[in-house]
Order: sequence, then structure tokens, then C-alpha cells
Amino acid sequence: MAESDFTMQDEMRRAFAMLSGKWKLEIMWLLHQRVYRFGELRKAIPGITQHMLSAQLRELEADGLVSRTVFAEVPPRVEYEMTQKALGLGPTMAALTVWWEEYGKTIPPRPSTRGRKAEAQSGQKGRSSEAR
Amino acid sequence: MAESDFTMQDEMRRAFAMLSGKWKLEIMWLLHQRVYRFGELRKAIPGITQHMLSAQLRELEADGLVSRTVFAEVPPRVEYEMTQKALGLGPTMAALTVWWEEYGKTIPPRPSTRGRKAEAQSGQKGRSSEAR
DNA sequence: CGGTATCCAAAATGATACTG
DNA sequence: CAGTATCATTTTGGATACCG
Repeated sequence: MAESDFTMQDEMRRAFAMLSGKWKLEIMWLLHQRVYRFGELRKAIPGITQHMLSAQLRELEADGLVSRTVFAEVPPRVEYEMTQKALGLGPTMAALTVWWEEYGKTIPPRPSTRGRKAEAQSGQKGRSSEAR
Repeated sequence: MAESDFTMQDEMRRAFAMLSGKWKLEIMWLLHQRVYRFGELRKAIPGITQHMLSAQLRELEADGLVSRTVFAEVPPRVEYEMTQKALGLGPTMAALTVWWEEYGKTIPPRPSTRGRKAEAQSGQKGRSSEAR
């Protein structure tokens, strides 16, 4: 089971690229729950700008993960939702949510760049996280 | 199950931040399988540079997802592995893998950023993804 | 309301050189 | 082997203007 893993990782690379945008995980996590309008996404994602939201959505759309629906009304309404392909990400999002509920709360607010303990013993295999 | 979802999303934001680096998903996907040395990660992740690999690993370490172990040998050896907390990401990685195996292969190589056509029809609710 | 276009600042990433 | 330092390039953030 060694070599085949590398091949699989090779295949997975495109999946990582599709989800690696700075806001894509958050957008997909929201859309996996329900349909969102453009403005709703903006409000739901505090730090994001129109520019970036628009750009990330266009990329997700180009990758076939999100569909864009325009309603010719006044005022204009545009809805975003996951495509059939992306709906399969449901279990992934669910697993991620479960993980964070279990372990996330035990992770400190952000160690930031804190000093770490001393390190390594002698030549032994003793494990150490040594400092920078 | 409406209002609580928004609170949850708020909690999740830190999790997204931890995994949103350009190479973090790929790194975590690899480490969820086994322990890797620095050089092994480099070879396993074709496009990455030393600089980025080092930086992303430091961030993952700061977030408590990865542990770094230095062996005082010659030549130097450093191993990276998931922490106990991050091991809970296993189901997430597995679900992601399953998803890509099922749907990924049906997604075209990349539509790239092509111009989009005009949109929406008349005032009806008719959904239109308008062609690219 | 839901965008796109611009311009500029800041941050993230990439390339190359050098070190313990 | 496993990095760090430095500098170039690319992405992203922010503000504003403008459009259907």
C-alpha cells in the first residue's frame, strides 16, 4: 500500500487546489448547508470583500463546485448553491465539523510565535520540539 | 436548527484559518497517513519550495496540528507528524478522498478563466447557470 | 442588489543563495 | 539534510467609482 498512495495523492492534488483558496473552505462549508445569496455570503463571512467573494465564487464555479443562478427581478437576486458534484462534500464538511467540536475547543486561541522548550538530548532518539 | 448554525460557523472560522494555507490541506492529507521527514514532504509535494514548506509547517505547528521532532544525528533528520488533536481529522481526510474518487474524475481539467456569456432570462424563476 | 473595474497597500508565495 | 535570509512576483485586502 505504499506506491498506490502516491498515485492517489497525485490525483488528489486537483481537489486540494480547488479548495485551497483563502475563503473557499468557509464558502463551501456555508453552501453545504443551504443556498445563499451574494449578500448573505458577505454578511456570513465577516472579513471578506466583494472583490474576493466574487473572485472565489467565480473560481469555484469554474471548477464546477458551485452554480450561480440569476433571477431577473428588481432588485436583482443571485443565488449560489453547490453543484451535484460538490454535494458529495457533505460528509467531508460534516466530519470537519465533528472534529472541531471535539478537538477545536481544546486548542488555545493561538500560540502565535511563542518560545518553545529546550530541546534534544544527546545523540539519543529522544524526541524534542526544539526552539527556533 | 437555524440560529445555532451561525454560531457554529463562527466557531469554525478558526478551523478554516488553520487549514487555509495554500499547501496545508495537502500536507495534512499526507501526514494523516504516516510520519514524514522534511525532505520526503518536499518530494511528495512537487510544486512547493523549501521556504513555503517550512513556513506552512511552522504555522501548523503553532496551531497545534503538527509536531516536529529533531533527531540529533548526522545527517540531520527531522520528522513531522500529526498531533493527537489533528488525528481526529482522519475521517475528514477519508471523506475528502472518497468524494474525489467518486466525483473528481468527472470534473474537467479546468475551464480556466474564460469570459462568461450574458445571463438570465425573463422575470421567471427559471434558473440559469448561463454558459461560460 | 449584485456585481465589475481601478489603483494602491499589505500579505502570501516563489526563486535563489547560503548555512549548521 | 533541513533549514534560514533575501529579494522578486503574485495574491489578497481596502477603498472608491461605476453599471445593469
